[in-house]
Amino acid sequence: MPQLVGGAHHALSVGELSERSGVAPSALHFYERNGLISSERTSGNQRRYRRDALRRVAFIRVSQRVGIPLKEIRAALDSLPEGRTPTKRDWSRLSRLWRSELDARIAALEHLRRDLDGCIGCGCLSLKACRLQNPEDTLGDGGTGPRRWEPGSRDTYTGVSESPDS
Amino acid sequence: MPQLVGGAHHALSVGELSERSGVAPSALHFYERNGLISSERTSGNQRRYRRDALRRVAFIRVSQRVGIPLKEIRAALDSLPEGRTPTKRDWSRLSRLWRSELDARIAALEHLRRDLDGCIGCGCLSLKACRLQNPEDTLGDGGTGPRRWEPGSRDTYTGVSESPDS
DNA sequence: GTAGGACCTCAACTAAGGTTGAGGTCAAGG
DNA sequence: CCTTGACCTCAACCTTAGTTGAGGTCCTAC
Repeated sequence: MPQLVGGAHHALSVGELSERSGVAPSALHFYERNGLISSERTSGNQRRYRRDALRRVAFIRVSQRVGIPLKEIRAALDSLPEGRTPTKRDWSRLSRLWRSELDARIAALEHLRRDLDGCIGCGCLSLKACRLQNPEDTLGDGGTGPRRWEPGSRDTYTGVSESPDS
Repeated sequence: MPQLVGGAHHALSVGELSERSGVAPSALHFYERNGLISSERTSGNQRRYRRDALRRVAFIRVSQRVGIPLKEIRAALDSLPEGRTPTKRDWSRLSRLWRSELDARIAALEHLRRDLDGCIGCGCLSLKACRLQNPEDTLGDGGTGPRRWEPGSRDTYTGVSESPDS
């Protein structure tokens, strides 16, 4: 293993960060290009990450599991105090940020489950009440691109379930 | 409104299907190209959808809300009996198909919420126990491409939380 | 002093789920 | 007849989240 001292406490190379975080080097480069993590460079132009990058990457992955897109994760990370290394308190705050997001997602899916159960009963697949009161309530899941309730868009859904057609 | 009779019971043009389903014509074309719906053509080469296409589209949108990718939705739709128009019973069966998928997603998010709560307490962001016992348990959410538990891949995650670094 | 692995950059590609636009057709109303 | 709106095809583009590969550098060990 060349250029790797394995000592206790110093900056991490991209390979080390990759191995310890379980995230591919290409993904780490990608995160860095997009401002989610940062590094200093050695004289030979190689990246060196401070050790708290590990926690940053962990936070990114956890956030992605919650379903947050990278742009929002970046915004959250940008709210960390600059200059000093973030404390556990800081990370706590950020984690708390996603709590409500997570709750909303769970609630949306449970809502959908209730509706689906109704549909399983009658086979109508109308979901009418739900759609009318709650258009596009999945909060950014399901597809890509700038969705998230474009105002003035088509979203009326008056079809299905009037005049049964099977 | 040219070429549209507005009568009670006949095939739907793409515009009608779009309006009644709340799905853009371009998306309907896309679904058709990908075998999720089908149509006959008029003498003038215009699409005419049978009325049960409405239910198909509704099923597609609901499935997407559950988080099922179009390929799997297509597979499910392909399991519908060919030749006859699907009955409510058929749709019931398909809806039931996603029940367990939905349950799994909800369970995964609730699991994550428990872990996150622990992290909020200590700020460690390790999620160690969770990761070790349950690697990649989001079931196809979070990112794109053929993920879903590639065997033999990097997924050990031994980093973070040994030697606390803040 | 040279082999090798780890690293660098940059461009191109992947995948899902569509959207947008150009250029052309169809059909009804004035 | 000719305009107008809905429709057609096909190719190109978009976003997110990365991966892959080519071509070149760094550095450590033999």
